[in-house]
Amino acid sequence: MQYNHIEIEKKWQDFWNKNQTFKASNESEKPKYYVLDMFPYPSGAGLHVGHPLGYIASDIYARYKRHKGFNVLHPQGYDSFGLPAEQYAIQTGQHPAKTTEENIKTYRRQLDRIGFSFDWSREVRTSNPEYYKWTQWIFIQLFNSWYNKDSDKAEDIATLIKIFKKDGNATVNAVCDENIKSFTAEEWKAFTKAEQEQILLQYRLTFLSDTEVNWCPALGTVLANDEIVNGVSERGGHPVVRKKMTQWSMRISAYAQRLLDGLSTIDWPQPLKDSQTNWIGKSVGAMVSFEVLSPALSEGKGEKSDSKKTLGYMTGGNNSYLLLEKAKEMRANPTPAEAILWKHLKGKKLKSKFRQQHLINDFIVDFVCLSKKLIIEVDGKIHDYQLEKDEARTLELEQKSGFKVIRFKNEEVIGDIDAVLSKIDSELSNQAFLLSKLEEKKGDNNHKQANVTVSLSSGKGLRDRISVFTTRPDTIFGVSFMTLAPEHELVAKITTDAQKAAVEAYVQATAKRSERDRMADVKTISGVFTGAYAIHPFTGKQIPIWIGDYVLANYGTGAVMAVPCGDQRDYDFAKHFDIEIPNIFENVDISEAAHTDKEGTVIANSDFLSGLSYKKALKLAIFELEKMGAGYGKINYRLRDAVFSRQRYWGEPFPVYYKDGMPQMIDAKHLPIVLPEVEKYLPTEDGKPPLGNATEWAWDTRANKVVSNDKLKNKTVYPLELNTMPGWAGSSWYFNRYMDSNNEGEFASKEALDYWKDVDLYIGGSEHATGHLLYARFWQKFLFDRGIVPVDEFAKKLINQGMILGTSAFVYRVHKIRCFNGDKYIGSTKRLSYDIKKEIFVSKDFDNQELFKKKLLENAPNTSNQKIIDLYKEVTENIDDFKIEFLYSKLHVKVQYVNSSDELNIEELKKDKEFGKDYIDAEFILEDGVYKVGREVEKMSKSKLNVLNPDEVCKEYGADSLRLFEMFLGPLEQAKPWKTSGISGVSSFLKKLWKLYFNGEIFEVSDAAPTKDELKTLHKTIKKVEEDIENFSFNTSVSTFMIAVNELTALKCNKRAILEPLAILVSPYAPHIAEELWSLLGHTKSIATTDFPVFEEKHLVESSKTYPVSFNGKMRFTMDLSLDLSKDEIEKAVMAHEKTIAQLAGREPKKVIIVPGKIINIVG
RNA sequence: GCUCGAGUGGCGGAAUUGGUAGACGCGCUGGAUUCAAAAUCCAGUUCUUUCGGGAGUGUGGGUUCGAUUCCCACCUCGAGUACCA
Repeated sequence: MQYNHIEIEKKWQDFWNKNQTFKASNESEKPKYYVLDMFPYPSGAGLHVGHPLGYIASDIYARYKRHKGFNVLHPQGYDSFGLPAEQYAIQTGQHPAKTTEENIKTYRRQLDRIGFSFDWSREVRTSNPEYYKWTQWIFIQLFNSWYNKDSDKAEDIATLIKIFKKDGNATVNAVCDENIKSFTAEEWKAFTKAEQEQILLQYRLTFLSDTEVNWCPALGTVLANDEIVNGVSERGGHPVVRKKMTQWSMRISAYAQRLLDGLSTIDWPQPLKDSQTNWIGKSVGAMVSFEVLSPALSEGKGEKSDSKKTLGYMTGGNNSYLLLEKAKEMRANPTPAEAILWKHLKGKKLKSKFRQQHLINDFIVDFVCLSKKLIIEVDGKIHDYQLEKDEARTLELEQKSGFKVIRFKNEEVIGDIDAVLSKIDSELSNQAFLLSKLEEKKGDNNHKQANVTVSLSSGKGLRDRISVFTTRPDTIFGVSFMTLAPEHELVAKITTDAQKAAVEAYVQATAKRSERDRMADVKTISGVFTGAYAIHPFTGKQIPIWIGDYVLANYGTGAVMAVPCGDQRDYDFAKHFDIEIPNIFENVDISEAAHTDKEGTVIANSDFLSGLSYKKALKLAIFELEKMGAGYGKINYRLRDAVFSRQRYWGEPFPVYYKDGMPQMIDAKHLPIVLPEVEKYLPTEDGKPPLGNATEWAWDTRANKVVSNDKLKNKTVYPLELNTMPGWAGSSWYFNRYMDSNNEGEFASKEALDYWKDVDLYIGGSEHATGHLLYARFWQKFLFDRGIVPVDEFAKKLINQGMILGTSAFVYRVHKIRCFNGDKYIGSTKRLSYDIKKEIFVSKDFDNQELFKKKLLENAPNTSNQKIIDLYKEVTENIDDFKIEFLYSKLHVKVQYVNSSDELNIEELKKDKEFGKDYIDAEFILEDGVYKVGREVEKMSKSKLNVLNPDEVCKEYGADSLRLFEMFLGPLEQAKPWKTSGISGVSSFLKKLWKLYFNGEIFEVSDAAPTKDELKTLHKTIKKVEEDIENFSFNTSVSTFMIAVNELTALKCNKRAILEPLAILVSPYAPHIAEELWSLLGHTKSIATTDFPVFEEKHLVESSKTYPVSFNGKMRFTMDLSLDLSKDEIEKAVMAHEKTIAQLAGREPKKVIIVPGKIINIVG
């Protein structure tokens, strides 16, 4: 009987389906085993042969575990919400539910055809209301929870309210929004309901907030960081911009540390763990706070008191460096008149503080009262370099900077100091009045006025502070400047007048640059000095504050303390702008680059830190900072809270309505809130998400149901949330649902959750490393905290299957033929593809000059291409020795039309529905009678025409062949190219296997006792296959089967005692043929749960060994020796061997190494 | 740049704690069968060779009786990630 894969596979697929062979029970005596695949998004294109790779591996494992006596849960379903269906809906108007349904049908048909042992009775679809009901329910749980850092877990929000009522929020140690105002219990009780809600929202694990989001205008939605690749959307490649929107967010940052810690408890691939670790981005260091010297715009205006010594007196402009030196010099050498006036001004006799020889923008003024904006100039001494500018400078100072300038002559000061002082006094009070007027005006937000006074406002009690996060507080004495992100809120506040223009220009230029530009351009160093200075907390030194786009606004505090000697970016920046680079490392050369090593580095020039190692200095620096209140130790995470709103239609609706602008959860018992029908799937005209198109989308709090928007005027009807949930919502918990997927009353029953607990083996692609797999871990930990699930990691072991690559095929279209006479170019056809109707394709290796010519000569007379005919005439008639060069372009061609020898089936290609017409008139220049295509390994994709449908493979070779071949290609985790030609190997293996059980056309197995050799082959195979499956080394066990079948064929073995266990061994890999043989062997039940054959060592025991005999480690020959021999006996036998004597050629061996049962090595 | 992974015939790949490098399969070559083809079966297939042998797992060193395997340095390719302070 012939092996007929089509009949057999259909038969057994129907059998499994009818008998529910793989239905898992939630109650069993057997130990449980849960094997899961990352569920697919059902795309319209269906499966290609690359997709089932992981499914085949997990299916083999699941089937193996059933043979090994486990109760196996192996479910499958669909992640059926998603963008493609919605995009399709936008284009065609078809409801996404409809296209999704159709796509799922295709997927199911394709999956069934490969013979997977899925328990389809547990299928889930994230877009089913019965499923997303529970996604909504989890959202409510998150909303009703806060993260208590003291217990280090999520707790019910009620426990927080209890604390608020008792103690206010002072004692609460929670993960929450920044800048929360503190309140007492009394204050809490006095708050309105809305105020309380507002506060609670700052603590909830899912919360509304105005977030800077990645807005993709082309898709009309917000994207998560992991949905953006190189600054454009992952799907479609559309540009993405930053935008502020009110969004639901998930406080995943609360779990940063636990997500990190959990990684060490799970058996996941190291690269995947690494990328999660990287994504969470933990860094240990310190927050350091620097005082800013420049006065602040927003505070202290109009204050009378300027007595504090903490005045912002740094009012210099661009040339401050130069002028400051000059000013110092002039202060030290006053004219007599200046000296007299200073004596009267400095003691605050006029109740206002004056400064002498002070820098205002780019001018040095003699005396100034900053608080009253009064400048006093004493003429007479010639400021040679600025004399001619006096008029201009008065104008500048008065009009631009808002100062009043009064001048006295030397004689006035010396002659009548009292009159001078009285004049100054009256001007001071005038100024005070004017300034207070100005202050009132500024209430109208007059920006221009604000600018005028920006750097010149009076002092105030509190200075601005810049907080920075650093991982290297040990290098604090190496700080020589600070850099703020251009978007930093203090930038506008501290920038001096003179620097205003430059800073603003820079900030604007940065804002205009897209994220993409900024990322692509890492090398350009840019920045601007703000004119402001900060004070070093330890040395008190003034540190210039710069802005630069190498500092990111949304990381840390958006500011850095720059330590150029210890950080390469700071170093580059300092070099570029010629900023000081103090060296604070012992015996380290920093003339070429920063010294970034930590280990083994000793700190120097750093006061109390000098001489300490990195580790000690780090601790001491933090200790000292904490002592003086200038900083504290801190752990920072890169992980941001996850934005959870999408402006899309095809996703889970939120169970949320808005009452007085505050979000309200709908009671769980009214779930699911079903996605409403809309006419259009696009955003509304006023920019609301697609759900804004729904006419029935309001919540009636009395009837507890969704009602028409018309009823919104009713007091008890409120608008529903218009956003939907992101793609990862449904996939973050589906593995739990499979445990009890038909439960209508619960997320999953406690019994089911306690029985199945977690996924034992999870297989899927590595592209989910920082998306699905991080969010799912987050939700699992949350559900664990709230006592809903019994374990806090959902998957014990995870394997990333590698991609199957396609082997693209190319044809070479000639677009030009160039002719040479010797080396001399004599002409070419011009752009053939435009000139002629007939395209010309040359075979891949058709580069033989003689053949070229011959072909040209043969073909030219027949071609309709006039250019070729002309050229042909020219060269054949006039030139004896001509050379030809073909210029061609490479075109993808469907791999279906290429056979295993890379030969193109031109006839079939011409009949192709899609592309046939492009080739119908084409002329193919063959080599040796065939057209050979070029081949290249590329990612399997529709556009590269290298996609193979598993249906076609199943039809031609069978599902069992497909399964074996996918495994045989190479290690599961590795990327490997698909070459259909290779499948004949596994296909003929199956035929050989089949033949073992047959004598010609008749099924015939013998009950005779097996021979020693037969048993040896069987048990060798059992051992190897078992080891391989346990190690997920599926490719090698396919080889093992082949070896076994080859050996048994050679032994002409047809013994039941061998062939029965062999069928079981093969069954996880090739289940259809195994079932068929099993039933032919007389069994009436499925092979699926038959016990796996037991390996017996005794069948492998040998009496002799073929020893490899090596000389200096190189194997030269082998010899058979009994395993009973002692070392000495072996040595004697080896030394007596004629080849040994020949090898040694008379030399005496220095040493003979003998490892009994292994090797013999002769050294000498 | 950083992190991780990988380099073995014409190709996919195999090789246990360091112990016969190239299993198994594809492809190729020759042969058998056939009117012929497909299918099937048999033999060969790392390179080199004076047919004794010699060389050989990205390169160069090292450890060892013995290295594809362990260590060091470098080169190449792939994946992820990126001004992360």
